[in-house]
Amino acid sequence: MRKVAESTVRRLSLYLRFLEEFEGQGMGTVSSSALASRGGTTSAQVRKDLSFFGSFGKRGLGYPVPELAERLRQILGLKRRYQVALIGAGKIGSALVQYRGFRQRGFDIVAIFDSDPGKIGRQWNGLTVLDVEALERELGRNPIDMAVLVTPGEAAQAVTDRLIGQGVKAILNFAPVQLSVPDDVVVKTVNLALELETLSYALANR
Amino acid sequence: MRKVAESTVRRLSLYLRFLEEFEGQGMGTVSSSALASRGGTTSAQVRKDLSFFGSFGKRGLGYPVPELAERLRQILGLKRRYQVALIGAGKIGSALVQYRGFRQRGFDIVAIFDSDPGKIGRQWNGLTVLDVEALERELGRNPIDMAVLVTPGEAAQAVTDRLIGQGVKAILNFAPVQLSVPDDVVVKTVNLALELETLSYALANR
DNA sequence: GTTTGTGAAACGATTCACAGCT
DNA sequence: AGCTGTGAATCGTTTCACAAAC
Repeated sequence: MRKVAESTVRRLSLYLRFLEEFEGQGMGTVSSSALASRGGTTSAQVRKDLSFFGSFGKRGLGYPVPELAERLRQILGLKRRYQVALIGAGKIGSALVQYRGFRQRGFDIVAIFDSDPGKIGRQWNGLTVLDVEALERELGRNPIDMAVLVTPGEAAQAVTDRLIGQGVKAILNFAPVQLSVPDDVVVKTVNLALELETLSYALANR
Repeated sequence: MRKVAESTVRRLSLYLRFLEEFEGQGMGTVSSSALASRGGTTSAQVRKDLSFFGSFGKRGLGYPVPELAERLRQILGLKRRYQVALIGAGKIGSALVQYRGFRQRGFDIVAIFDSDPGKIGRQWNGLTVLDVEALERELGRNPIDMAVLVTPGEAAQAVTDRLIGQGVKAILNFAPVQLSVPDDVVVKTVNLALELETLSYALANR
């Protein structure tokens, strides 16, 4: 089962979203082509994606909606909740703390850190902004599963090293830098300016 | 030159970032391997990426830093500024308006729309939040180049259709839905919950 | 001697197409 | 008859390796 492409994992997340919708509508089974047309892909792709993890469907019938949803939640590691620390109490950070999608999907922001004395001690969505100096102490006491990094680029690698020192194995990085981490740590970088540039490229090259 | 992979375009953006850094340090030339190590890729990849657009380097020497940066800005369509409308004055929207990275890279948010009467009329970073009802009137008067969509999922497709009706050809979509658009419109969807799920998948499957 | 530019080879992901189950 | 599961074929991207330029 090892070595599934990231693109496959992303599609599984989408399928799960659609399955939950279908579940709400009381649908009992769904075919790969129904799932595909909802998700902008092909039925063969859907079947191939699922086949990496087993065979969940019935030939002639399709896939049982609730069972497949449950199986996908399990595969995606969504059968539990995750404790998430937010590092950086700036604009994007503030949007993320309040963003419903995270909590809905099982990701709870349980700590917020910043280095700005003007922010430390403030209440944010029921949480006190902590001094990033106290990162080790706090995480030592209340370990977390993931970190969301929203610091300026200059600070990102140093904070990352400290997070890794505290055993953090997954980082969602919004700082516009490429973090270097050991093999057993997974980083997903989201670079908003870069997304816009793929759009400007497309506009300029038509 | 047509048909360059999106992954290539994304790397070009990164190279540009590094080149501007090198430029600031007064470096005159840079080798593909220097660029590669800075960007987490290989020198062959760098050379291949650049070769889609011409040959900019000198064998035995490397690439001239300012010229290559300039050429990349041109390729990526960054020699001009873009007028961007923000649709949705919620949490993420508010973070984006204030986000420096956009303006720095040539993307100016020039209009903000929302449908919530509580938000319409408010001042946001020097801009008045406009009623999304007036989208056509406003964009007819002051056309835009791109839209950033930060509406709830349910509203996203309808707004998209109206944007396209006003000639918008590029959309950065933060709504957690898959938008359907004509071929000549380019959409980039950023789904934050989905990014977290690729992390939980990685944590669950080790 | 160094480093580019690029065909050719290797690798990886998607699509095809069909046998096999319900 | 309908739809899955999956090898085989196709397509696209990355890596290799080396001749050509400096």
